[in-house]
Amino acid sequence: MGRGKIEIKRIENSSNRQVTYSKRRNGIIKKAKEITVLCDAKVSLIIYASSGKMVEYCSPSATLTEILDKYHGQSGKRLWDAKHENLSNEVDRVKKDNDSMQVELRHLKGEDITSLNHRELMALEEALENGLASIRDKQSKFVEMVRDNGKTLEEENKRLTYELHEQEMKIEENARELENGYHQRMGNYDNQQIPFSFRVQPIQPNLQERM
Amino acid sequence: MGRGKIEIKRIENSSNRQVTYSKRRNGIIKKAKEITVLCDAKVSLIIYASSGKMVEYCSPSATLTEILDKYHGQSGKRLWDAKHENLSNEVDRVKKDNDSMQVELRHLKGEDITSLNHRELMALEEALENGLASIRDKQSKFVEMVRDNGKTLEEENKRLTYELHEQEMKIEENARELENGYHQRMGNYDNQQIPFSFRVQPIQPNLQERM
DNA sequence: AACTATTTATAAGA
DNA sequence: TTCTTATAAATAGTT
Repeated sequence: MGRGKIEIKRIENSSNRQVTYSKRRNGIIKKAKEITVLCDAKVSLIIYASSGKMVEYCSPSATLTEILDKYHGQSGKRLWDAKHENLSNEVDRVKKDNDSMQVELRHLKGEDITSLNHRELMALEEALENGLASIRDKQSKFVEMVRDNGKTLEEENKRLTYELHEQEMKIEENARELENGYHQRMGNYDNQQIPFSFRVQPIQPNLQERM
Repeated sequence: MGRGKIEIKRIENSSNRQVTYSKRRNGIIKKAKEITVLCDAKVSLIIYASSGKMVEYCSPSATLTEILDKYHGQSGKRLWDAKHENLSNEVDRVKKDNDSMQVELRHLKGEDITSLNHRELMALEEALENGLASIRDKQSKFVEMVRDNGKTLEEENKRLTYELHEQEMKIEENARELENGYHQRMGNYDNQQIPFSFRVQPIQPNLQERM
């Protein structure tokens, strides 16, 4: 529902994904509240963004603990007692995932590839080429950006140099006037004692910042 | 959203309430599934009808227990005993590893690189280049191997052809002898009835095998 | 359970 | 993030 129909599969563009996430998260929470009120239902809803940030909704008529107690009783799944088992299964599962990702990472880095056959190597090579292409694309955009930034800095520099020059002229003029006016009373007043704060410092935008 | 607008307050007619409940319950579960897929989110959703009947949805990527562990960690609300804490910490730790590997994998595949700075991109690029170099090295070794194998097979083939020829000569000779010896007793004995097992089959090493 | 007229959610664009 | 708006999707009331 929106300007176009979308397929239900992972949104690859990460900022779109983030925007869609927050819209839909709000939508679901709204619906949960509505069904609670309209139909006397009890709802427990916990949502995690992939970033790990969590939001929770729980019907005002019930605490989460209460809902989970009911869950425990009705589902027959022993959420608390068998928790150790569940958790260690979970650990195993996640570790397995971990291992396979580690293998994949190694392969992509060209390590441990002795056991791969030709077809697998071809697939790997293609994946690497795609990755490289996409990184290089990004890199060239970055370089362009830095170049543009350089131009801006150059212009700023010219402007500042000019201003600096102007200021120095004024200072010299002031100094001359002072010398003329106070020479007899004050003795020799040196140019270098003119307050330093008259000088202009060019501002350097922070180039290290992420783009 | 329907034939008429409704106020969000308890539906007094109980059969309407029941119908609306089941429609909306399905709607919410559908939405939960969608956000899971579209946005990489994790969702735990438990809904009770006022009748007490429960339905549950939990992202395939996560068990309810796991989500509750996280909930436990982030909300600070104590849902269960401290003795489980170690395990749930471990799950969190391993999942963290998992997530960072997933990120690394995506980066290597050129996905989600918008947030990377120049230095990080350079490092990525280098890693990809190294990987590619090492894969290509392996590939060329493979090609060499196949070529060598081809040569070996060629030689083997020559040898076998020669042997085959020798065998055929012997068989013919035998046949001639038999014909001469038994012609009168046995009638016409045809060459094609010579036992087939005398033929030699060249052996083909399995080329598909991993190397 | 289907059907639809409407309302609601939301994708894309600013 | 927030607003807008065209369009997709959900659903209230009806059959």
